[in-house]
Amino acid sequence: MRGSAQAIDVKRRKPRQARAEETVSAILEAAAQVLEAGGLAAFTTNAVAERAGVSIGTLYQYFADKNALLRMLAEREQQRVLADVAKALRGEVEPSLEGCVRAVVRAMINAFHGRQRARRAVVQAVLVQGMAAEMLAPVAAFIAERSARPEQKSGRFFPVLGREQVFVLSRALMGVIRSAVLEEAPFFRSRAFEDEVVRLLLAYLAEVTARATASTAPE
Amino acid sequence: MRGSAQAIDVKRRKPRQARAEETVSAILEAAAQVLEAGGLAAFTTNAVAERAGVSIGTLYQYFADKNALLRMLAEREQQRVLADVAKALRGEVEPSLEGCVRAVVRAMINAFHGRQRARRAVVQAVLVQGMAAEMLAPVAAFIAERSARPEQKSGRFFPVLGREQVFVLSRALMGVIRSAVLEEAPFFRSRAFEDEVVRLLLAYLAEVTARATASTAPE
Amino acid sequence: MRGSAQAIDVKRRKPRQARAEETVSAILEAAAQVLEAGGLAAFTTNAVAERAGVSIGTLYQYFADKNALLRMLAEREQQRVLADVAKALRGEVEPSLEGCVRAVVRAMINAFHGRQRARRAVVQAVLVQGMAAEMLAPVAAFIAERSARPEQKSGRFFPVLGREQVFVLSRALMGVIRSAVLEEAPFFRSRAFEDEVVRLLLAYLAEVTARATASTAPE
Amino acid sequence: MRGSAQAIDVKRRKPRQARAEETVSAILEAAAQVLEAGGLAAFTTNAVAERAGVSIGTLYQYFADKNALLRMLAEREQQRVLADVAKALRGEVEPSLEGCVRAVVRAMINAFHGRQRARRAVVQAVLVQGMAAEMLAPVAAFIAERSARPEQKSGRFFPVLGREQVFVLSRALMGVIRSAVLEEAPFFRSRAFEDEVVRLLLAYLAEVTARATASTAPE
DNA sequence: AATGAATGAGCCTTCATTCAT
DNA sequence: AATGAATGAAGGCTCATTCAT
Repeated sequence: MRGSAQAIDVKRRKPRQARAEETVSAILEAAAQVLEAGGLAAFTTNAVAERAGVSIGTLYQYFADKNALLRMLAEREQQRVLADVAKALRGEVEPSLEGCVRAVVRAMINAFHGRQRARRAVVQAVLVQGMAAEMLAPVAAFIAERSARPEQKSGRFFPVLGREQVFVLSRALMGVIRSAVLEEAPFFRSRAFEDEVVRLLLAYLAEVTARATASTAPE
Repeated sequence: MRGSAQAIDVKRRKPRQARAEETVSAILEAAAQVLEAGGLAAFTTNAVAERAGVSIGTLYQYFADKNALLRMLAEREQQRVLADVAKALRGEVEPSLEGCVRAVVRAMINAFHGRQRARRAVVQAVLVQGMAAEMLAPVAAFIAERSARPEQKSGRFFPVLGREQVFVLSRALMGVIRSAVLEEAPFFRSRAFEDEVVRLLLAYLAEVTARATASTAPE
Repeated sequence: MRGSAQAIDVKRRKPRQARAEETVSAILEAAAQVLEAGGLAAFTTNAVAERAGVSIGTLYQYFADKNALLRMLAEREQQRVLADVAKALRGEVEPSLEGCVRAVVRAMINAFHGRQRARRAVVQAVLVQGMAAEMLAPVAAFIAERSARPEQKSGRFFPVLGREQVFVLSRALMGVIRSAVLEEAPFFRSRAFEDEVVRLLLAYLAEVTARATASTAPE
Repeated sequence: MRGSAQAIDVKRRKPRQARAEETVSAILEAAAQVLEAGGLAAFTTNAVAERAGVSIGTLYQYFADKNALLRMLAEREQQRVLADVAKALRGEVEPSLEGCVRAVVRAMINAFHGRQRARRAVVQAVLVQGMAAEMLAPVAAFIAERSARPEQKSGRFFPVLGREQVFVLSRALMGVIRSAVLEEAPFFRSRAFEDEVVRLLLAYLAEVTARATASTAPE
C-alpha cells in the first residue's frame, strides 16, 4: 500500500500533513507559471521556489531534483487529458469511431488550458529528458486496449493493431500536436486543424481495417 | 611580374580556403562524434574543439555560437536526405505516388547513416532550440511544390493541399520518425515500420484527394 | 493521599527517564549504523533520526547538535575500552609491565566490536572536530597516574614520565592504531601486529627507564 | 613522456604557457593562505580563487575539484620534506643511525614552514579524504628501501623490517607528529620533543635489531 | 589565422537547525 | 514530549564566450 508502483517515485517525501499537500500544489502551480512566463530558460529551482513563496529547501523536500518537477507537471497534465477523454466518451450514448477519435484529439489540443508557453517548455523537457516513451505509454495503452477487444462494442469498428501500427498511430498524433505546440502554429486551436488531425487518424484506421478485412475474408 | 604575383595570390588563397573547409568539416565531424558518444549533455564547445583537434578559439572563428554548430549539422544532414530523395525519384521512370512517398520515408529513416545517438541528440537540440519550424521548411516546400502543380506529371495524383494539410502531413511524418529515433524503437529500420509510415501518408493523401474531388465535382 | 501522589509521581518519572534513556541509546545505535553503512558523508542528523525511528525534533531534544552525537559516541566507546583494560588488569594476579601494556593495546584494537567503518568515521570526526586532545585525556591520565606513583606496585617498573614523554607514548600508540583503522590495514587484528605495537611501547619505556636510572644513580 | 604516472592526475589541464604555471602557483599559495587564516571551514573554492586573484573558472581549469587542491598542497609539501631529508643526509659524511632518524624527524616537524594552521587543515583533509595511506607511501618506501639493503653502508645498522614493523614505525612517527599538529602542542617545535620522538624510533629499531640478531645467531 | 588562458554569472543542491502544531 | 514541515545560507561547479598573444 505504501510502496505502490504508482509511476516513478518522483517525490522525496510523502506529505503526511495537510499543509504539505498544499505546498506541493503551490510549487507545481509556480512551476507552470515560471514556465509560462519565461520558458525553459527561466525555469530554475530558485525561481520556482520564490514564486511559490516557499524556500528552496522546501522544494527539495518534495522533489528529488529539477527534473522531478517537470516530470510531475507533465504527468499531472497527462492524467487530466486522459480524464477529459474518458469524460467525453462517457457523454456520448453510442460513440462513433469519429466521435471517439475527435474526443482524444480535442482533449490533447486543449491540454494545459491555454498555457501554451508552459506547455511548450514541458514538451521540450519531456523530449530532452528522454521521457517521451514513458509519457506516451498510457496513450498507447488506451489505443491497444480498444484494439484488443474486437468483439466488444467499441471494438466493432476499431481494428486490431500491430505493434508498429500502434506506434505509428500514436506518434503521428503526438507528432502533429507537439509540432503545433513547439512551432506555435497560429491555427493550433482552430477547427480546421482539429478536423485535419481527425481525418489523418481516421484515414489510417480505415486503411488498416480494409487491409485486415481483405486478408481475413479474401473472397 | 604583376601577373605572376596574381597567380601566387590565387594559389595562396585557394589552399587557405581549402584548409578552412577542412577545419569546418573536422569540427562538424567532431561534433557528431561527441554527440554520438555522450549525447546532448556532453556536447560542449570545448569538447567539440578538443576532439576536432583545434582550439576553442578556432572553433569560434567558424561558428558564431554553439547553436550554429548544431544548425549546420542538421542542415547538412537534411540536404543529404533531400539529395537522396531526388536521386531515388530520378531513378524511376514514372514515379508512382507510392514510390514517391516511399522514397521520402526511406531517406528519412536512413538519415545520419546509423549514428542514432547523434541523430537523437540533434533532434532534441532542434526541438529545444525552436529550430524545428525552419528545419522543416524545405520538406514542406517539397510537398507544397508538388501540391501546387496539379496539371503536371507529378501532380496528376498529388492533391492540392491547404496550409493545415501540409502541416499535418509533414508533422505526422516527422513525428513518427522522430519518435522512433528518440525512443530508440527496435523496429525503426524494419520494413514493416516503413510500410506503415507509407500507408499512413498515402491514406491521408487519398482521403484529401477524395474530399477535394467530391467538393469539386459533386455530381 | 499525599504519599500516594508522590509515589505515582515517582513512578511516572521513572518510566519517562527510562524511555528517554532508550531513545538516546536508539539514536546512538542508529548513528553507529549510519556511520557503518555510509561513512562520514552519509552521517546527517536527518539520516540518523530516520534510522532511529524518531523525528528530527526528538533527536535535537537529546543532543545539542550534530557534534554532540559524535562526541557521545566516541565517549561511550572510550569508556568501554577503559573498562576492558581495567577488567583485564584485574584478572591478573600480578600484572607485569608487558601484561599491562598488552591489555591496553588489545583493548584499543578491539574497540567498536568490529564495526570498522563506523570506527573509521568516528576517528575522522574526532580528528577533524579537534576533539582529539580531549578524547585522549583519559588515556594520558591513565598513563600519568601510573607514572606518578613510583613506589606503588604498578609503579615498580613504570618510570616517571615527563610531559613530552607522556605525549609521545600515548600519541604513538594512538597513531598506530588510528592509522591501521583509517587505512584499513589487513593485519589490523592479527597477533603479529599486536606484538609489534607492544614492542614499540615497551622499547620506549625501557629506554626512558634506562635513562632515568642512569641520571639518578650514575655511579 | 606525456602520460607519465606522476602521482595522481590532480590537474585538469596541463599548463602549456608560462602564464598558466604562475596561475597554478598563485592558486596554491592562496589556498595555503586561506587555510592558515580560517582553517578548513573557510576553505571554499570561491575564497581561494578570490584570494588568488583569479576567477573561479580559472581555478577549475587547473584543479578537478576542491579536493584536488588539497591533495596537491599536501603532495608538494611532502616532496619538500623528502627533499629536506635527502639534503640533510647528503650533508653528513657518514650518517649515523641517529643522524639519519633525526634528520627525518626534524624535516617533518619543520614542514609547512611554520604555517601551523594550514598544516593542521591539510592533515585533517588528508585524514578525512582517506588519502593518508597514499600520502605515507613515500615515507614507507624510504624506510623499506633502507631496510632492504642489509649489506650496504646505510644498512649496517638498519635492520630488515617486516611489513608490520614498517607500518608500526612509520605510523608511530606520523601519529606523534600529526597529534602534535592537530592538538597544537605547545612544545611541538622544542628540542625536548624532537629528542623524545627520536628516542622512540631508535628504541624500537634497537629492539627489532636485537631480536633479529638473537634469532639469526642464537648461540 | 590560431591559440588557450581567463572569465563569471548563476545554477543546483545539501543539511543543520528551528518552531508551530 | 514529539513531530516533521519549513528554513536559507552557502557551497561546489559548468560552460559559452572573449581576447591578448
